[in-house]
Amino acid sequence: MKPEQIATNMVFWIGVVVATPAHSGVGGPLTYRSELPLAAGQLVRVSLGRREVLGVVWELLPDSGGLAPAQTKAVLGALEGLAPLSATWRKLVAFTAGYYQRSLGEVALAALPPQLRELSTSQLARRLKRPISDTSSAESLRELVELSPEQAAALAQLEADHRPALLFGSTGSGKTEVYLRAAARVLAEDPEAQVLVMVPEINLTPQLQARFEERFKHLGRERVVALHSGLTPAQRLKSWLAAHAGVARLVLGTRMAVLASMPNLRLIVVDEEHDPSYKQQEGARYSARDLAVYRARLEGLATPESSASPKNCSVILGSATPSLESWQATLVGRYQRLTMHERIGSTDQAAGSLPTVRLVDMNHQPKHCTLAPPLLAAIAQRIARGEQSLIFLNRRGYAPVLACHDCGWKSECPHCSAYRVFHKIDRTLRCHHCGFTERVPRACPSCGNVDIAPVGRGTERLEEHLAELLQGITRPDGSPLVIARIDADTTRLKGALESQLASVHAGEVDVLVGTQMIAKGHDFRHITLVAAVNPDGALFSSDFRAPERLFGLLMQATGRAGRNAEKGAQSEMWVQTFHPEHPLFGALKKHDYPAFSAQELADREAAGMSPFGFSALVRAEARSQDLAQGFLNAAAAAAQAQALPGHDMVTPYPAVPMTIQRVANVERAQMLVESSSRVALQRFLAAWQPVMAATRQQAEFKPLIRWAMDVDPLAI
DNA sequence: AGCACGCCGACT
DNA sequence: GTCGGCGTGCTC
Repeated sequence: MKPEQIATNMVFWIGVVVATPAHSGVGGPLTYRSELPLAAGQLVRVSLGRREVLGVVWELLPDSGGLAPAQTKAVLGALEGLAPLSATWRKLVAFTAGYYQRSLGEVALAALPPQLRELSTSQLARRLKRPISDTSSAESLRELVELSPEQAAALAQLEADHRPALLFGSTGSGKTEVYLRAAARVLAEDPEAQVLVMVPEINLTPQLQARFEERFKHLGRERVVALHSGLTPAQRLKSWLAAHAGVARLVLGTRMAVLASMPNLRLIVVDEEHDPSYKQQEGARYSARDLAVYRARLEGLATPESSASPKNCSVILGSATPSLESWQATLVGRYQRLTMHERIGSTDQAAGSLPTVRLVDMNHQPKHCTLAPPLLAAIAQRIARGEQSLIFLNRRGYAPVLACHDCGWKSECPHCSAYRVFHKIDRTLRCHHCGFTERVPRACPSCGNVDIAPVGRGTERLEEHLAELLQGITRPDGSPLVIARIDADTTRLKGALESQLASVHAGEVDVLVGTQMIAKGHDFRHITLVAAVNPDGALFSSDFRAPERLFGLLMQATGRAGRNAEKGAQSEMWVQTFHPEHPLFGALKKHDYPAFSAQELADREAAGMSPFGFSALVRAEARSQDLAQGFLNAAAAAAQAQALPGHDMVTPYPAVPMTIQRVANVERAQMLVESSSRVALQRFLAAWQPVMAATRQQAEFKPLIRWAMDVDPLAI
């Protein structure tokens, strides 16, 4: 037989993953026929039920696996011209799906740009044809800013030690320059090498992108690309293709970028690694930071595809207030720690020092005052000096609740177990959970009393209140003061945040009121006073990570103040609290993260919580709370009865209502599952998944709306 | 998740 | 008498 005859007679069996969720019963690859040989990692169009979908060739099979010919379908076509996704990428996807209890296809397809699913082969060919002109030039030898001794030491250490690195440096200590130099070194050593830099929020990418583009412009145009959800579908596809083809040398992105195809990845940077937005909060709930560490290790291992000796891939996690997980890893030597204390850009010590932290004991202030008189005086003083102040309040709207003093009516949301927030600006009551919005009633809907009043304060009311309190205060030139507010409500329109920040930078604003969204990344040169108005909630929260987040937020906020070298010494961070003796504030006063973390870690260890213990949450939603809880409890009972693998080392707790029990008329319950062993928990969850699916099939649980697992949840 | 098929109310 | 509501069930 001639070779082509063999080929036409051959049938190849391949396993293809498609975007079906874990609970659909189709968790793994589906078997398809192909007349042509296909390689693992290739993208293919296949027919699934009555539609045509994109799939990834996952494995080549020796036979149909017992399926009758009528039960199988032929692959409709491969996306030509696109290199197969690497074995390393497939391993990363498989790990993610397994660890976070999702289907392979769900994770694999979600990692691809959405436009790829719609593109026909010819359209794709057109996109791929566009050649990238090589516009690279020799790196200019202009001398870069000189590194501080700490920066130089950190870089030397990174070269000598290949363990994951935690770059521990306060705001202004020059972490970004270390990222830039580390990236430059990797890119210069290997002309193919690629670097992935992750940031927590899209807001932060433009500034950082500009900096990276400027530094790496000698590599040529389009070598630095962004990858995040703010891009148009076409831009996202373009960036992804550039990364996949190895054309993009540096990818800057948000958490989704950790699953981007990068065939020559040699360095991953995770900036602000403690940031909660690295944890995906829907679908596959993965931690992009944890996956970054896993991926770096994976990239350094040999794969069957590349016979060449594997190349190392480093990972740098950067933060001024690291997650306790990463900090603990440095204590036990799993990660190396690179410390940078100094603030850059200061010549004398006083100017470079961190702001003074002032705690205001609210027990000794006038009752019900929002801003303590000494704080108010300090703000007024700044205005008179022509300096800016920044006031934090983590609650948007005018007042968190509207109440009737006569009958006790409160502005509850009819669909959720939460109060609707009073927004004075458009006189509405808005539910921040389901979005239900109504005009504010003239009188109490319950008793008709017209005396209904706001209770508590949000940013809107604080802004109004400040305007009253600071009335008559003028700037040095005699002009009236300007108060501005930045929160999710004032930045809803595209570009609004940028323009508002610009007016702050231009010095047009004297007092800036805002939620935590202004604490992140923005470098305000002229702010010399930062105040946290009401941070106490986090001290006694049921959420065990709340103190860590508060400390991080306050440290970050202190970093906002006094970055101007001349004003550094006079900068102040004010914290209003009813608990000035709390150790968290003691550590904050000394800007002492290690002290804070030592104490917090001791608490966590005693309680067997992360990073000393491991947990997962199973959440269920139903029309009734009883059904949601009943389902979880029944599934746990079934697991116990069947003695699932790992059950003897795993503790499931009884199902409880979620903190916000009802959202949009759906009752929500959750069950915590704990173990001192990550492996035992993993084995248990994997075995439990089908048991949960079977429990769901029981008649009494048919009305259940949905259920899902969250492995390594951020909050319990 | 899609997208079927499948049985009960208000319309040309 | 049909169009269409979304309840359950399958996808190689």
